Amino acid sequence: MRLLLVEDDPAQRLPLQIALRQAGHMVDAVPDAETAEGLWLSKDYDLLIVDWMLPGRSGIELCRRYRQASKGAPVLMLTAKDTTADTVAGLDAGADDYLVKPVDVLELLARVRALGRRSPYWLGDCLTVGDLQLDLMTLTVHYRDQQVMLAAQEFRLMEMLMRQPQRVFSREYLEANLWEWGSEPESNALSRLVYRLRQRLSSLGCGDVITTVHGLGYRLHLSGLTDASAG
Amino acid sequence: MRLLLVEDDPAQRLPLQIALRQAGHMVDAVPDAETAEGLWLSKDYDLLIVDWMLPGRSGIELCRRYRQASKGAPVLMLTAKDTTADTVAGLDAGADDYLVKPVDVLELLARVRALGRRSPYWLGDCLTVGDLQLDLMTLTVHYRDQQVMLAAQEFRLMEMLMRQPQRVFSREYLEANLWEWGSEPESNALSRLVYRLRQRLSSLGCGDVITTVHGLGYRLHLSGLTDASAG
DNA sequence: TTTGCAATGTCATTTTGATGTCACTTGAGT
DNA sequence: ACTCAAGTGACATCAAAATGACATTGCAAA
Repeated sequence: MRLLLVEDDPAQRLPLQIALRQAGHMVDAVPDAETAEGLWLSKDYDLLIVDWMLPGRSGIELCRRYRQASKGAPVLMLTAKDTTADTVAGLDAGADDYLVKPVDVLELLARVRALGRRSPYWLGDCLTVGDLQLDLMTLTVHYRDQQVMLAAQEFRLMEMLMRQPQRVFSREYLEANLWEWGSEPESNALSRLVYRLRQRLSSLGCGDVITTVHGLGYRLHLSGLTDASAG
Repeated sequence: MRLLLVEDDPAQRLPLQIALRQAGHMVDAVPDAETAEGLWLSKDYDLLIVDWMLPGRSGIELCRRYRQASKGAPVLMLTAKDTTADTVAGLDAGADDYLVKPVDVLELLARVRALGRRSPYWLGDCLTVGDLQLDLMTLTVHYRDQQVMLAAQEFRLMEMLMRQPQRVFSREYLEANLWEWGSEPESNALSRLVYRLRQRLSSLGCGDVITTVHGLGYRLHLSGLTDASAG
């Protein structure tokens, strides 16, 4: 999943980031609400993990602004004390869950899994589009009776394409959302990624599942769409 | 979207222009208010991005004159300092939003998206006229139960025609607004563009959606619309 | 720690495809 | 029929994308 972690104390932020990353998530970790807002305006997240106390804008305020921006991802608040008042305030602001600090990493991971399961795109551990099926547990794609294993990145790209099967994803969007903040590639890494994923898929016998839309991006190839070549 | 960027310092103007372009916008980038005014008199923009400090006429003055010209596109000001006085002055002059320099490109792109969504023509991600529907996410046109994908330029032309379905667009207007300032074609590229778009649309089975008005330009031909020019 | 291997990023080069240009044809208006 | 605007076919161009070769990273087994 793509997570946005907002926590001002590096001594708490970094271990969380590392733990979440090791659990297979992409984590953009930032120290304040302002930076967080800049990021969610240009990227999409599956879940926000937000410290209650932040310098500048508070976690509550951040949460409220996130909802005002019509963003739908669940928000998990990290609170210092487990008081009813805090909880109520957080839920009022649009938070979906909270966790008392100091954070138990295992519990955090469990909550992340739980909130992630709310995501409307995954049915159980599988995401199905036409004859294609993506399996979260085994990181494989199935096509009819065949299957291949994907590398982590390839899997993320495939998931992104399958979540909105008709959409044309611009290269800029993909680069922002398939790499963590600050580690975006500076070369044609995306081209290579698409290339490698296509190779994997072609071994399944399903030919051109990923279509290039020249100058605009990539999308899944679905039947029912007249081909864009008429010359 | 069609953007007009007014910034005198090339070292700031060019990177912004490139970033905005990569995000899929058409960007006319000019160094001063006078050039900007010359452009907005003959072209229409979806959004102006204006540096506060400009040689000659200031950004505020530019903004005021733009409003006096009864132009409706939102104006995004780039200010050097985040002072209340500046902000108030800018908003008084008709600016819709402001951004503190040095410009965070990601944030600029987000603001551009946000302001662009105000456009009254798009309902969600779709623009609908009669049986025709243009889909922003998938870059397709739908007609009844069929759809075709369009190339980038074809999509822009189609959007332009559908935003004002009754209007006759002169070739000059289309050439000015479908190409960036300084890169207008020198041949019959517009004819070719119309030709290709018509071919795509004809595969939908809806006949002559784009009508030539000889000597005057082009317009949409809608079934429910009385053809006023027919003799 | 070292070694090996798979995943991924970078550079250089080729290929592709949208779009522009030229040349000519068609057709509308007079 | 004449004239000029628009349509159309063939082709050129150039940026975007694909690809090959290779470097680097990171993890895992020895």
